Order: sequence, then C-alpha cells, then structure tokens
Amino acid sequence: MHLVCRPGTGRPDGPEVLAVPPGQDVAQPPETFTTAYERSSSTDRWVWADTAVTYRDLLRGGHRVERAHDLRLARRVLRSAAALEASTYATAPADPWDDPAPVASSFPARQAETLFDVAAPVAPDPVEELLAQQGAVDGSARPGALRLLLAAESSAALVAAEMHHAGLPWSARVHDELLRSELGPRPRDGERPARMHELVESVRAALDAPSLNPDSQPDLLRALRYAGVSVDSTRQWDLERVDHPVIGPLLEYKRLARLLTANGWAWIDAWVHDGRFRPDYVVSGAPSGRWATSGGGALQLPHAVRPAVVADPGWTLVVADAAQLEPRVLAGLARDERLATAGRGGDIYAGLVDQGVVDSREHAKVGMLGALYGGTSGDSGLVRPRLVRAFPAALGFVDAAAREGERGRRVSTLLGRTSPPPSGGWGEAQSGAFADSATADDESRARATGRAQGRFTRNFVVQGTAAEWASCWLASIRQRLAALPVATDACLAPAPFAEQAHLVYFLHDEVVVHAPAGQADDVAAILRESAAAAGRLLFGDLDLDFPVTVAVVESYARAK
DNA sequence: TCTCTTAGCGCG
DNA sequence: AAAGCGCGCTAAGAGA
Repeated sequence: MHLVCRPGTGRPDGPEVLAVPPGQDVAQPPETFTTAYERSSSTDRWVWADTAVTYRDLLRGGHRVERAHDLRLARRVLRSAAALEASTYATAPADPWDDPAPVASSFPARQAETLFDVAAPVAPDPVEELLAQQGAVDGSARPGALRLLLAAESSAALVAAEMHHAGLPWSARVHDELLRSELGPRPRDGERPARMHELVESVRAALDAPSLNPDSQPDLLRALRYAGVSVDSTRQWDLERVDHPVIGPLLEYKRLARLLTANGWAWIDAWVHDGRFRPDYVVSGAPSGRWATSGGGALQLPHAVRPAVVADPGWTLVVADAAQLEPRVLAGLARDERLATAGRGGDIYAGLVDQGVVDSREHAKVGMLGALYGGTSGDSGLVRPRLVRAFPAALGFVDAAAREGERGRRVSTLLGRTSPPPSGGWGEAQSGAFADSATADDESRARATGRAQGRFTRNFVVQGTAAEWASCWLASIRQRLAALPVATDACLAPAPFAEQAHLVYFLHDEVVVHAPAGQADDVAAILRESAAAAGRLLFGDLDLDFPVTVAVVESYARAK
C-alpha cells in the first residue's frame, strides 16, 4: 500500500493521507495522519514530496516509518534517466515538481515549532505524480534497476532525516579544550588568538614586513617574493618545498587560521546544541548521487576536531569504512573477474601486488585512482599500462565512459542514474573548433573541454554506482538496527532513538552508529552483513567482496 | 552596503 | 606542455 501524504492543508494533526492500494490508480478517501499511521504496517510505503520536510516533522512527533518514496528525488532521477529518454514523462515541460526541494528548516534558524507546522509549497497532486512515476518506470527500458534505485534513494533520504533528528554526539567541552590547547584562550570576536598572534609576529619578522596581514593572499605573495622566496602561490603544497625561515611559522599560522575560521568557537556556537551537531544532509546533492550537506561543513569534518565526537555515557560509536569501495564497484560494473579476485578477502591494492600486477601498494593505489579520475601524469601514468594489461575489462569500461563524455554524450550508472549533459561551454568550444575562423587556440580549448567532460563521465559511472552501493548499505543498516532490542540505558538522542542504536554520520563510504555499549558487537556484525547484502543486491551473480573495517570507539578520532 | 568570484583548504 | 573526480566553507577582493 502506498500512503500518500498531502501536506499544507492546515490540519493540526499532521498531513492528510491518501492510501493507494497496489495496482490501483485511484486513492481511497483521505484520512488523518494519526489514523493512517496506526493502521499502517511495515510493508506500506509512505509517499511524500520531500522527506526532509515531512519526515522531519513526523520524527519530531516521535514517529518512525519503515519505507518511503520521495517524489521529488525520484522525479529528478527519472526525468534525466537515459532509460526514459523520449518518454512523455521525461519530455514534459518543467512544472513545480521540478523546483528544488524546499530548504529544510535548519537547526539554528528554526527552533522547535509546532508539530507539523511546515511551510510546504503548494504542490500539485502527489497521487497523480506517484502514478505518473510508476507508469514511467514500468514503461522504461530498465524498470527493475530504476525501482531499486528509487527505493534506495528514498531509504537514504529517511536515513538523512533520522541522522539530522538524532544528531552527531558532540562534546563542546572537548572541542573547547582542543581549541584552547592549539590557539590559547578564546579571544574577543575579531581578535587573533594568542598563539596566532605570536606566529604573525614571527612571519612579519622573517619577511621584514612589519604590518603584513598573512590572511591577504596577494599581500602575502608580494611579501614572500620581496623577501626572495620564489613561490607560485601561497598554497601549503608550494610553500612546503621552499627552504626559508618564514615557512615554519607561516604554515603553522595557516593551519591554526583554518582551524579557527572553519571549526573554531564560532562554529560551536552556531552548530552544537544539546550535545549534538545537526547538519542538513542533501541526499544526492551531487550529480553522481553522492550526498551533499549544507551548513556546518559536515562533509569536511577535519580529523583535528573529531576528538569532540564522543559517545554518550554507556553508549559507544561503531565506525565502519567500506575498504577501497570504488575499485570494487568498478570490478562489478565491468564484470572484471580478475579485479574481483584481487579484492577478495582483503585489501584490493595488496591484491594487485600479490597478483604481480604492480610492485607496491602505493603504485597500485595511485594507478587505480588515476584510472578512476582520468589522471595520466606521474606514477599513475606509468602504472596505467600494467593495469590495462591485467584488467582489460575494468580499464576498458572507464575508458569507454570517458570516450562517451568526450563526444558530449551522457553515461549511466549501474542502476540507471544518468549524467547531466555537458554545459553550454562545452558545445560552444566544440563548434568553435569547427568554424572556418577556428584558431589553434579554439581547437586546443575544444580538446581541453572535451577531455574534462571525459574525466567527468569516466568518474561518474564509478562514483555514481558507489553511491548506489552506499545507499543500499545504509538502507540495510537502518533496517537491521531498528530490529535490535531496546537499550536499558537511554542516550541523549530524542525519541524514537533514545533507546535504540542509530546512524549518526555518513560520508560517502563510511558510517558511524551510536549504540549501547553492550551492542557494539551486534552492530559491527550488522555493518558487515549490510555491506555484503548491498553487494549482492547490485552485483548478485558476481563473487565480489565488500570488506568493511570496523572500529568500536568512544571518540570518532580513534577510528583511524 | 551588498553580491559575486577567487584562492585556499578540508573531507571522501 | 600539461592535463585526476566530487563536495562546502571562509576570507579577501572586486564590482555594482
């Protein structure tokens, strides 16, 4: 049964719910949310325009759902899918369903308001859109794959809403101690902390530039050159290769400046409340289907501040990382048996060395990453021929994706997510190179943009399929965690997670679960089993391993 | 004063 | 000759 939520009708007890029985194309009379929720079973699928809006409010009321279908996410996938090319669903003119998802109420901006008080946009009929999507999928070239993709994507959206609701356990006290030990006491706003102040003086003295502001890139570059330091930029990577007394204090200053501005006291004030960090996750915010985040820089939590991620008393963090996910996904996509074999059981890069393909793990890694990203320089270029010989299927697969991109064509992931067409600049560059007036410059620009698009599509198929694997992994973890017994000691997370192990963080190929300490082993098993399950779901008939490294820790910093 | 771009850096 | 993918955030500087 599909339970379609229609928000914004002003009902005090939540969205209006219209049930659509399987195989039917008409909804039953509307019910209140409460009635529908009480009657629902775990096999029903909740349908709504935006998970980040509707489910977030359901969670505030303590309600959890098992399955969902996010109409806006699904629409975006389907309208751009090559498998639906030329369908009426894909070619219809844009309407409000194509608008970006409404900005979810972010934590600092909006404190707890009345339950279900959602400023949802006035959307067209969600039942109609659901039926249109089902029809489009049924009539598409790849109905099974797309159905799995939409289910996985919607599950991921549930996870994102739940992680925001539960929050990442964050100790402002530990974070503050860490900042003090690096920077000195918290200064007044706009002032440099003591340690940074000392370093500025050292830099100024070393460059003989008494009033230099090291935060100004142009001024710093000028001062460096004036002092005889020949660098192309003020980048850390460039500075590190120079031997001059200013380099030490300058690099240290830049490190501390970064810590202060990106994750300093102001960040704590803005983002940590009630012992939790709650970023807004944007499911499939990247074209490849990877998540993005908005606010707080949750995608870039520096290792330096991870000591502040601390489990609640009596609880623990179970951190899992899918080892070398992308090469494994490539093995599956390309059905490359030998690459699958290299990854069986353990480290895939070590497997390459064992098979005699390359002479070191480091070469295996840069060579493989070069193949995935389209790198040709340095060691990656040197190793490439060996990989081509050893894994013709895998290398052939990404090379073919690159050729498609170079010709301006789109490519698709395993489950049918299709890459966006090249930007306008691409077409202009290509046609410019063929014009009568074309210069050598025009031609080289056309080649450069073509290759850039090739690198994008080359990486898209792998990164996008890896994101699909990760969504399946998350969905399976979520389902299995919910089946664990409730904890005897509650943690500080709000209902429905106070007594239930729950996901608190996800980063492309890594997850963190907050769990009662006594369940750590069960959770670790769940994380491994779920990885295997995701692998079977995507590459069922292939003997392909997805090993997971698991760490049970009190603090995220200790995970690796 | 506000908005936009750039350089730089963090994460995978 | 050089050429690796994706993301967000901050401060400075440029431009309106």
